Amino acid sequence: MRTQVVTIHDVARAAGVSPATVSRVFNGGRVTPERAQSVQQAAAELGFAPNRLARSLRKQRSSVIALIIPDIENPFFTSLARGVEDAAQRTSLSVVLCNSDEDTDKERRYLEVALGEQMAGVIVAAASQDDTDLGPLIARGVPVVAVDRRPHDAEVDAVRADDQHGGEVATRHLLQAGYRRIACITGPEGASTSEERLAGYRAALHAARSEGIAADDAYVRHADFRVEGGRAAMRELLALPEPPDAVFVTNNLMTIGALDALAEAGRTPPGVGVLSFGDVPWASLVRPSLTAVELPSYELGRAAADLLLQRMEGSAAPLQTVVLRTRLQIRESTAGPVASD
Amino acid sequence: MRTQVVTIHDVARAAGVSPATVSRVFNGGRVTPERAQSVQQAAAELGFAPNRLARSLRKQRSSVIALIIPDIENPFFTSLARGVEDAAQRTSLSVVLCNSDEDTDKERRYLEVALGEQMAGVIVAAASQDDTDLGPLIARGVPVVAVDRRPHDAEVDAVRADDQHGGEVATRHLLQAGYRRIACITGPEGASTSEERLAGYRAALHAARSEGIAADDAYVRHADFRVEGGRAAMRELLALPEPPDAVFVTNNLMTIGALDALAEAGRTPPGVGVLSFGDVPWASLVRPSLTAVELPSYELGRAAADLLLQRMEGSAAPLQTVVLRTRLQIRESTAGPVASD
DNA sequence: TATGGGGGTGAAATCCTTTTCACCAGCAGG
DNA sequence: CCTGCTGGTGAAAAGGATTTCACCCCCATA
Repeated sequence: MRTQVVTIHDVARAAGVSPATVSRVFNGGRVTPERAQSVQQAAAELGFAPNRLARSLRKQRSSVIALIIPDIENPFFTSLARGVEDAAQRTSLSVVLCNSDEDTDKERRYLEVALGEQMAGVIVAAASQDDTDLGPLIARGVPVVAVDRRPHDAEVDAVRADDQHGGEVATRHLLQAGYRRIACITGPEGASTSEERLAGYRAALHAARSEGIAADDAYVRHADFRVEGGRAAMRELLALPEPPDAVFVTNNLMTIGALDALAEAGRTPPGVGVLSFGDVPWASLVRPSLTAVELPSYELGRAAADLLLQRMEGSAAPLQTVVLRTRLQIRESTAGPVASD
Repeated sequence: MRTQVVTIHDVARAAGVSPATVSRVFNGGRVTPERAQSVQQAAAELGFAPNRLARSLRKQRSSVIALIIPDIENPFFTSLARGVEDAAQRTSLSVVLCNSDEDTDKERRYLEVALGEQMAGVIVAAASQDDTDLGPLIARGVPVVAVDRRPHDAEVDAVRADDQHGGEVATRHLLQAGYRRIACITGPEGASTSEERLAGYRAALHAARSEGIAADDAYVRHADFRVEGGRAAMRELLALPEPPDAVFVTNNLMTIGALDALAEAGRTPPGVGVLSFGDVPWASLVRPSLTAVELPSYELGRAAADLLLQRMEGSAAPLQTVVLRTRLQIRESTAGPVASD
């Protein structure tokens, strides 16, 4: 059986010291300069690379953190991932990405890996509010930060956007633009973002009921946060006897699907108003340009990582939830029904 | 100091057997059924989760594989990642993603992590042809597969697309469509995909030199495979005394930048022909629709993972390179200069 | 000249699991 | 009745690092 090419013992022997001293050289213990020197040299000559497993096993903590996201093909999450990476960059930590694919089973497996590999920390955008069990990690004392999505019985720090408020502002904007039959395509039940953006929509419609706006859920559809789901939901809405004249779509990918379905039916914004929660990727290419609730994806990742790092450094501050502001960016797709109807 | 919540010893004690037996229960050794039963039960009651570090340390091999990609924000690579995951899915392996950000330093760090964590295998889309050093991994006997990009002194299995051929077909198509001053925006020098797609372009132009097509590199620009780089390169080309009438862009993101720059200059395809190597994400929203060399991103990941799994099972077949076919998908953006000039 | 203290060092314990090895019991065949 | 297997088991080693602990040396202070 093949074994570790060169271990700390080999270095120790080559440098004429004990393994303990070699370890101290690499971990900032007190060693006389000339000894340190010769250890460094021996290590370099032998091409010594420390066995991180052994190190982590002993230290009860590895030096990688896990970022678990539900959809790696969604630019929102990849941008968030960049934020996490950039924050971790300044430390010696490595970030590994795990794609749960909105699947609680896969997610559970990754959480087990994170636990079993003694990862130093975990940032998770939960696939589900209820089925995501962070208990074992927390029990083990592993720092955990929830990002974007909030697990239900959250005994963890969290970083998220003001989803409900954003949904409300978005819907209000559609009303002000003159749309009257406003639909909402939202994500799966059980995802907090899904629910809260929808709650914002409902609140705005409810507030406008005196103007004869219906606030029942006839125009609400739950889909899957993906392109296909958005397309299917939009088709359904267009097939109604009295189709909506605007749609608030609660994520970027579903907006793409919805736009497809609209094009297919020969309708285009702003004749039918379209408003996306979260910028559509490479929005510059989309004509007409899209009104969207801008989601600070990168900053969410960044903030989550900062919080995690604080905890890893031992901060015992009470649990906190950081809420980042969204901003409505008004463009052509919600110019109002009269403009082109 | 906090220690592992429950170890194999605790389970052993609870079940009245030795640790060795517990291990055998979980690893398919021979154990009498009733003993196995009581071990299972004890483990469940105590909430035993094996320490994967200790296991990997002893086995000299962990059960995760690393996928190192140069740009997590490029949908091509995320789709490739999905392919890898789906293939790994059927085994007990977990995939962790590492984003090297086209930065050989970051990449080196991740390669060190893969080595130090004794990962079971590595799939890498190299940030550079020359500076990516897979030597240590190979020396350690870790299976490695290069995907998409080919490291230069490749002592590894590889899976890639027929880049040169695709580039040639693409350029020929532009010529046939009637374009005469065809530019090429390609990626960084040192990336094999960059070079080979460019080589295809050159070959096609060279073959057409009898028709008075210039085959010097006056219209060639190297950029960074990102949106910004594509935009800048296109601006430069448009500022030439005699700007090109078509452009072959060697990746999807740079195409987006190029389209932006064109729009900014008031030009649109197919007046200026635009052909992308690799589908632009959510191409359905782009008007006019884009001619592209379709790159089987998902299948590349899938094939790479399959190859890696074979090696991990001990296949001693000679090194192989799998080349997947690309396909030119003709759409509106290369309809020809006369059509709208 | 003693005493105390601090810095540097190595032996050995530790982290948790897998795996080797020795052993035992039970059974089949000579 | 003895030999030879085979299947099941536990003790102990192995895997490679970190860290505790005891120790030694040297210098400063009483």
